[in-house]
Amino acid sequence: MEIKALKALAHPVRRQIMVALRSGAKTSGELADLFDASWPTVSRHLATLKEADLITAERKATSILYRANTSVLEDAASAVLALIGADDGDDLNNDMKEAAE
Amino acid sequence: MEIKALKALAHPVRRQIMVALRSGAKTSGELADLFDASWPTVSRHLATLKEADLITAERKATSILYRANTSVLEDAASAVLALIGADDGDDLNNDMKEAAE
DNA sequence: AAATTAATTAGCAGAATTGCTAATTAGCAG
DNA sequence: CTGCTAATTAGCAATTCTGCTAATTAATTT
Repeated sequence: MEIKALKALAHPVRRQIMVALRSGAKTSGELADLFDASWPTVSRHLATLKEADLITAERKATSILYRANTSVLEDAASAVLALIGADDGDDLNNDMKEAAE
Repeated sequence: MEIKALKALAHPVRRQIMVALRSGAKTSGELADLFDASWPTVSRHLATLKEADLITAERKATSILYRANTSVLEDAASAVLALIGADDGDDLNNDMKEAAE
């Protein structure tokens, strides 16, 4: 669930892509222009973000429009907050093997 | 900054360590017992978390007590929240949004 | 000082991540 | 169909991550 999201957000470029998408949907090319990395590299980061469901892709003619999926972003933030103990409304993965007290 | 924290939280075992520390400080050995991984492996995860400042270590005689650093955890959650713009859910006002307008 | 307990560091192999260039798919225009 | 633009996928090398066992440090105890 949010496992993939947090892992995806661990990379600075991918976070910056999310920042770039705050102002609205953008094409792969527009996003690639924002970074020093090559287009294929950005494309792969987009694939990782999409795999984590942090963004959605919509084909518009020859272009592909990407937009941020804010609900998954909120879930990820909740997951981090849940590590503190103050639950934001979502339950965290509590599948650690029981032992101790 | 929060770069290290998010990266550190990307690993499931490290998140579970943080969960385990919600209920209070624990020694390295107590934490190692909670997981299938070997003690050295858990110890290395602890080092990663400490490097990210997500936990603190305090020597108590022969043991070392680890506790969660909630403020850094909060910062990490804020960093994720800050990735959300006024795209869709516009009720949350994040703090690093540019104000001059 | 030697032994014991608690924990880390060292070293290594296997897996995953990153980022590049080159090749390929997808859609549209002529 | 051919060519053109947008974007992804395929490979490949370099780097980082993970997790193990063995060795080492640290503090206590006898």
